[in-house]
Amino acid sequence: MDALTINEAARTTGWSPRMLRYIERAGLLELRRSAGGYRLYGPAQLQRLRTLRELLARFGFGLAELGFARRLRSEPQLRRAIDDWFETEPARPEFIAPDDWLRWEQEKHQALIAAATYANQLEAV
Amino acid sequence: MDALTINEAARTTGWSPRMLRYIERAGLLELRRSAGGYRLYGPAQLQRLRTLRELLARFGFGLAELGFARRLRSEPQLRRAIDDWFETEPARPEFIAPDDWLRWEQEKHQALIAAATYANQLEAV
DNA sequence: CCAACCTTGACACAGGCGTGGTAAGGTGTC
DNA sequence: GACACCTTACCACGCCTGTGTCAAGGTTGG
Repeated sequence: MDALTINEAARTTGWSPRMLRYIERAGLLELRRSAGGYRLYGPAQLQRLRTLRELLARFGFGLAELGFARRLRSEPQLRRAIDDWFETEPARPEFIAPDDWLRWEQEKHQALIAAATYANQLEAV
Repeated sequence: MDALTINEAARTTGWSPRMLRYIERAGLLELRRSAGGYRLYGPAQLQRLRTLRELLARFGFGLAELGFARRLRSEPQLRRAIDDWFETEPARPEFIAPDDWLRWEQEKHQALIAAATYANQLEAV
């Protein structure tokens, strides 16, 4: 067997077995399973778990926030809506002055590009 | 008086007075105060509150997430660290058994389709 | 000056997050 | 076939979020 089971992984990453299951359930790590259903941790997963640990500790946020960050990367609409909100101007379609209209179009285009880039990223795997 | 007090603002934005105080405390809205300390809501604030309402309803997240999005915008280190983490995300198990490999390819393909669908949606706006 | 409105602070409570534990049952290996 | 290890499914508990309500006291405007 070339991979670790959950307790071994726990020992080498510093997470508890309980948390390893939790992290998987939160959708932040995909794992191989043995024929009988055992979780199998390979080097890449272990590294990712260690990095995750450092990330959360260093910046003081949680798994939920990381999940939201992932949404931001994968949902251009969401990202744009939030960006708009933070920019004090209410760049909403109905109220756009002629000058701003161009900016609006540009942004829409960037969202398109973002989606395409995402597709490329996946393709490059 | 050129601005609304909290109950008036509540009526025109759909938030409860309680939540208006909460939103301010969460650091998501800055307000002028009267000499005696009353919160004063101007047109910009009211607009911002309405947009906020729509934002949360449409995408189904909370004020905490919005606060985190702000952190992402204002802390480049944080953003970079998270981007790095996600970019190593071909976190699919690298010891893929031949059978699973197909499954993985299928899933990847579905992700691609999802991204493309997104782009079309945007284009249709 | 007075009624209506505002302020902060506190108690309350449901639901989610991050953790731990335990129980009942299946898996892996020697 | 034993025995250690794994699985899922629950109970628990403290903390944070989002929301309401109430109390004690200050502000506003007619």
